[in-house]
Amino acid sequence: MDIEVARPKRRREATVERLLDAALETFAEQGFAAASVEDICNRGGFTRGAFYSSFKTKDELFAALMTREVDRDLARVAEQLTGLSAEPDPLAAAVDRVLGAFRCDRTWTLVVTEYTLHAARQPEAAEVLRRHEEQVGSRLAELVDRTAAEAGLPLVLPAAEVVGAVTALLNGFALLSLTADGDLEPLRRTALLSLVRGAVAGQKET
Amino acid sequence: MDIEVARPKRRREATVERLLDAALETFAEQGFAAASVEDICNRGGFTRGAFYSSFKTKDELFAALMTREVDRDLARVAEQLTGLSAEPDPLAAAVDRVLGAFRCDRTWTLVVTEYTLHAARQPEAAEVLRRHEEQVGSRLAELVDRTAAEAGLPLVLPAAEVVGAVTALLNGFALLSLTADGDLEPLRRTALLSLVRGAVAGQKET
DNA sequence: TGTACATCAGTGAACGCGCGTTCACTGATGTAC
DNA sequence: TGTACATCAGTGAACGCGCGTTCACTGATGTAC
Repeated sequence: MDIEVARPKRRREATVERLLDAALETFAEQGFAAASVEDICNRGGFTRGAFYSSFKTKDELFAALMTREVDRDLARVAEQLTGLSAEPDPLAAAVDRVLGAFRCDRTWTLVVTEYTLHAARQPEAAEVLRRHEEQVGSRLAELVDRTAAEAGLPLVLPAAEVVGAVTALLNGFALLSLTADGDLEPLRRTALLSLVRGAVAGQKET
Repeated sequence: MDIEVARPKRRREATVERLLDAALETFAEQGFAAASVEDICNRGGFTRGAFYSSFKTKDELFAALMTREVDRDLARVAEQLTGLSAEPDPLAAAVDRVLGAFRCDRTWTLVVTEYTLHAARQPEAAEVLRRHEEQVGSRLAELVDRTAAEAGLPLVLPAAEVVGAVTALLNGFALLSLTADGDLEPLRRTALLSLVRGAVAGQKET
């Protein structure tokens, strides 16, 4: 009774995975609106019919793709941020850890940005983004609190606000890197350090 | 000899302006790829033929739109940043000035972000963005230098790097605001202040 | 093990709409005399 | 001022392609006995 359901289910799941993989690449290359269902299916090795037996619309596929990616990303971030060994410069170490955990490869930046635009116009699509920001944010907030405690530096801002600023900064760099010609990596690190230093060491705002 | 050319030229120019106005709104509402030439023309009060007597393709229209907007923006920024009165807190004053000069209304954020994605895939389209960043950036760099001098605070980073970081931060907030539900304005100011304080007051990076 | 039957994931042809693009035209605006 | 003519910005019908979506089907995978 388990078997006759489980096998076909497995197969469908594998098909969905391949379609999502193909969609990620295709959306990155061409953009969501410009990518045709056929392009996606070809890349995944299917015909269009396969698509419509798993998804009702292209929008639904996009939502499913983001849900999958965002969940994976959260798992990865959580893993990268757990454990905090004693460091000579805990602040810089925390910054590097955040930089390492923040997903900002080109493919992802293109797709998540496009989805953000999509979500700006379709409010129900924004939910998955907000949930992701919240969850990643709370992991980062923990790190901020622990680091501040370890470094013996008092935060002049709530950790959640530091995290919001850090997220904005890193998203901004990701966007910039799409069209910049030089290497932004050194500046990115410097900027993040400056921001964090300003947040732990600054005076109360005027 | 001037007149028989000038009059029709004027009219064409006015048509182009109306089409660009219409395109800005239409792209913001629907996105570039999803916006049809007919949508744009309807909004501008034209038929589709009018479009094709001024532009060869939708891509060309997008480039023309960005060129116009970016030039306007530069003029506005330049105006807002000139003159620096002596302030009790020059740092905070400079931050507020930058916040006031930085265009980040919803329409603009949607369109410029979409164009960034477009430019990420079509390198020749990125030129107008880079030129804009350069020009606005050099205005901001002047402000940073003047402010640091007036405040008597030594910069630990080159002004150009501070500007790069500031730009990334503000772009990040603009993007975030597309899908955020709360008001990001207070955090935006706090974050920018922190970043700038970290850049003038921090130690050399480790 | 072997045969008949059931399921259903994925196929691929077909449909039709909407869009980008073209182009012969029209009528408003101006010139020439 | 009035008439004949020229220009050309913008019109709107027409074309045809590509795409999203549908659906009758097939054949691989499994069950029943």
